[in-house]
Amino acid sequence: MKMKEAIVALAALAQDTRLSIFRLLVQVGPEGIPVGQIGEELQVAPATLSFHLKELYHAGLISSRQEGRFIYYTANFEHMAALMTFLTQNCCQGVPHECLTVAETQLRDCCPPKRKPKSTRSQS
Amino acid sequence: MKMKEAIVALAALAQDTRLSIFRLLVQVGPEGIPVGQIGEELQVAPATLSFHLKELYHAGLISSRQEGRFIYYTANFEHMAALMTFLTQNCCQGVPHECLTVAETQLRDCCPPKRKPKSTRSQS
DNA sequence: CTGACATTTCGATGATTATAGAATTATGAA
DNA sequence: TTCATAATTCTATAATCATCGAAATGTCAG
Repeated sequence: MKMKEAIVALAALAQDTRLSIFRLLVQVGPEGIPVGQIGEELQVAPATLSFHLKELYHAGLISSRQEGRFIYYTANFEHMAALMTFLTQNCCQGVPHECLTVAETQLRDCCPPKRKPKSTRSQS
Repeated sequence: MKMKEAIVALAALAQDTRLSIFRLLVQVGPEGIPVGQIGEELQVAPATLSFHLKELYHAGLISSRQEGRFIYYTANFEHMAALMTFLTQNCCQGVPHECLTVAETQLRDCCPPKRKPKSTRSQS
């Protein structure tokens, strides 16, 4: 990821409405939700919502797909991951003990790895 | 970390000059560097630089300490880590297979954990 | 095609932000 | 205290951004 790209992504997230949209989409997952539903959930006017969706889309943070009359928006997990990598990758040149290992540790709280070591379903 | 806090931090980073400053400080490490040196390195006028440092400081992303006539600025690694955690923590509710494990994986490239398992210096 | 609904674009307004010259504050040296 | 240097605050200007009503576009049903 290049500097410009990172700034566009960060700027897209650095806004109340857009961060809410993004987090909502992250929570919803890969299936996504239609625009109207986002607007209802977050109480945002259609025009305003469209403006912000375009911004997030342009930043590569979300994707869209048409389904009937509805347009479903989805969080772009890989781009988000790339952004976080960019923000950490040049860290601790020569001073490995400080660094962002802290971050790495904390990030483990995201998506706790299946707390069911006993019930192993071998099916899909 | 709260929503407002995250937005302030993201907005602080979503700017050419400030992202450059932050990355420079990240590279420099915990020791930090004085303002003048930052301005020289990045070719930014003193007033402009001060403006951006205040912004980053207010966002909790950097710290400062006085040393003689110089003020040293340092990246705030823990706050950065908290921000990244915030951006990922509500991810994949009910859909663990997509998620941001991708991010976690990539983040391992940051600060490779001491590739010298032989030469162990037990001194400071 | 016509009508109904989902979403986007247009346009105008108010608010916030980046920039840097000039003045000010703060620190150390003589 | 006086001078020189480091950094910040003040002030004004130009640029960008968020918001939303109204109009336009796109999609499906009949």
